[in-house]
Amino acid sequence: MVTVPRWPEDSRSRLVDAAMSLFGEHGYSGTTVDEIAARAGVTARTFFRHFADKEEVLFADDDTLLPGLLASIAAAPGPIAADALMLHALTTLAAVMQPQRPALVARQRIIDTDVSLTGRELAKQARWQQGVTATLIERGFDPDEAEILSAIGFAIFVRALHAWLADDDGPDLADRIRDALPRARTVLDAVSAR
Amino acid sequence: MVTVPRWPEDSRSRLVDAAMSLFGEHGYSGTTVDEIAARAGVTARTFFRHFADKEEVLFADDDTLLPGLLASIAAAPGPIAADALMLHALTTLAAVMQPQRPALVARQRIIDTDVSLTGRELAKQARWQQGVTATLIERGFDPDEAEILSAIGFAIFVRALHAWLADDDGPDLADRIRDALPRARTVLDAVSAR
DNA sequence: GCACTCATGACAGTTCATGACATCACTCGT
DNA sequence: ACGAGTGATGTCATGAACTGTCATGAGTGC
Repeated sequence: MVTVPRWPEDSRSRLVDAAMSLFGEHGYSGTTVDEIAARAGVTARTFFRHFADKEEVLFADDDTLLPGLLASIAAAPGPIAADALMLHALTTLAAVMQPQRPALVARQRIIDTDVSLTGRELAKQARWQQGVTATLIERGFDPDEAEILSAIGFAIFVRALHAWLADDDGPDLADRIRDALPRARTVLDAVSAR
Repeated sequence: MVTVPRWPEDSRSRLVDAAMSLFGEHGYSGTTVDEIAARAGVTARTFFRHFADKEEVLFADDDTLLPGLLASIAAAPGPIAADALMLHALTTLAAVMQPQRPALVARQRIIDTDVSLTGRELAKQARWQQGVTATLIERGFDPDEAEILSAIGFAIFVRALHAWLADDDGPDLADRIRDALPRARTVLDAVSAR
């Protein structure tokens, strides 16, 4: 019956699954690419054809979310206040991430164990932030203001994201973001008032 | 004769100098640790005794600045508004960095060529931000507010830092930070006003 | 069918990183 | 003085992360 591996059979997703489970069992640095490839039934060379490096297997899926985020900013209707636009974009993103929570929790737990993974995550966030800034500018916002706004928006989003992933029971991600914005506004009012 | 390399002669700083010049000549990834060690007159094994990895040679000095930053926050006199405290701390840090501009420009140029270096820089910034947040909390600020404040402070600082490094002629770093704070406040007022 | 593409395997080679052990100059207590 | 540390370094060996190149074999289109 030789279950002839007739066709690629989606090596890529098998590699992701193998990597996630092995990272969970032996930790990120305790897992070799050879082991991941072996569990996925391919060779290490094939791993590097799908992912530029060992870290990328944890981040490759992220890039599928960015276009949607930018589109939700670009497509938001008519003239709109900056903070309303940001809230709209971030809660839309949150809605996409919500059902993936279990996978995201596992992923975050791995990332938090390794400094270089943390750096990679932050670099990716920085690229997202640049994309958001550019899209805001395209919508006519002042460049400097767009940069500051997206910086604050991401600071709030990341805070809410980490809290959401850490609390097993608690509000949805979108609700956390909705709650965080007025709270941040209160803080900023205090600063502005001097 | 035999100019006996009598003694260590500060291998570490020679390694840093060798690394910086080689990175400038052949780029970061185009330079091997063996080459750096050879130019510094030591072996690669010695390189790794001074620096945990190849990247660290670019970041090791950073850690000498953090204690001063935290001290300037902890030691600022009496009751003080959050934004004034942040301005005080960041301009103090800026004064320390100002004379090192040429070296920092070269370093930044190298970091910007490599994603993993960018990530490492951001991870280091994140650690600094956590330290600032903790120090603000120790001074009695509300934890959530401290986190948001340091996030905004770092966003402003990093913006100013990159602009300062990019403009060969222009205001000092401290002046840029002083100018940026009211500008950010204006933006935030606009958001808060909705 | 026949050429073509594309994912993969196979295999060698480079670089980074680290552990084990030896060496050599200098310091310090006696 | 002198012998036991101490610390920075070198040498050797090894593992793991990549990288280049060529071969193969299944599907695809004409």
